[in-house]
Amino acid sequence: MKTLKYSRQRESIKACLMGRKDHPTADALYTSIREQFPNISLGTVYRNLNLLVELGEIRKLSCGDGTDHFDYDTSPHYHYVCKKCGKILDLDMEISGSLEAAARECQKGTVEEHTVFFYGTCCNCLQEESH
Amino acid sequence: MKTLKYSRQRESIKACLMGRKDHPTADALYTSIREQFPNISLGTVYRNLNLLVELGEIRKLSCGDGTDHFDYDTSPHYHYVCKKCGKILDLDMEISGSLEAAARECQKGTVEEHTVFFYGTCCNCLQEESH
DNA sequence: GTCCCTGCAAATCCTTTGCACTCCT
DNA sequence: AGGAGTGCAAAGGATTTGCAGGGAC
Repeated sequence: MKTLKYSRQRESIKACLMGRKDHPTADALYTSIREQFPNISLGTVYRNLNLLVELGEIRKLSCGDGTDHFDYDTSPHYHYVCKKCGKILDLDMEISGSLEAAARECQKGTVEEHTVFFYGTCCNCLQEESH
Repeated sequence: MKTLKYSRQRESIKACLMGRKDHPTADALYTSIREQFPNISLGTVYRNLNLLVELGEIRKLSCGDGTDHFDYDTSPHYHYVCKKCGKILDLDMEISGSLEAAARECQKGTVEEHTVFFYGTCCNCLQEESH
């Protein structure tokens, strides 16, 4: 177990991620943080995000668009992904009991976590389409 | 709508994917297919896989390991991902009714599909660990 | 003959890494 | 001082793409 030292950059990354309702990619976060730390490097952003994921302070989301997104909310919840604009939204629906039950009974091995993504066209994009 | 022409390579890719119980990556498929078509190129494999996904004949799985996997089975089902060995297994559990219901009531936009991944350590890896 | 499909290689995109230097503790 | 953290740039891995030639119709 290695000792963790304070770093302004890491705090800024956490704060920045917490302040956002979307689920930014490392690069989006990098762009935001550059306003405060013009010299921060993308490598540092990646390193810290991965560190925070390991520590369990944030979650990494792989929704299938080829880039990883990050979520400050580590509580169990599902996600909605818009296929048009790529936005990821939190779903505030109940965690499915039957899915949890299935996880417990899974014959394939242990189940430590599970992810649920819904895919479709979000309300914003639907409106724009109707023009 | 562009016309589709027959291609031996595409048929071989489909056949190869159908014949496998695992959920191979493009590269794994490429390696397999090379036994039949020593000259096939990785680009062709990618192009055809993407084409088949667009046609709805196969599914692309992004489980978060950084590489895409492909599944010949397009019927709704969930997946189990082993964090140790990376294997993806089909779960033959029932589709959760409550999850389906939630999808229908989703306020964020349309829901065309959804994916569920369970993550843990598979039975094989658990056994090996106990040695 | 036309146009899709292929092999090849280069290009692109995202992410990780090596290194010298800086900043916590 | 010691070692974790940083910026930079190069490396790495996965996927896409441009192009000239080949094959289906």
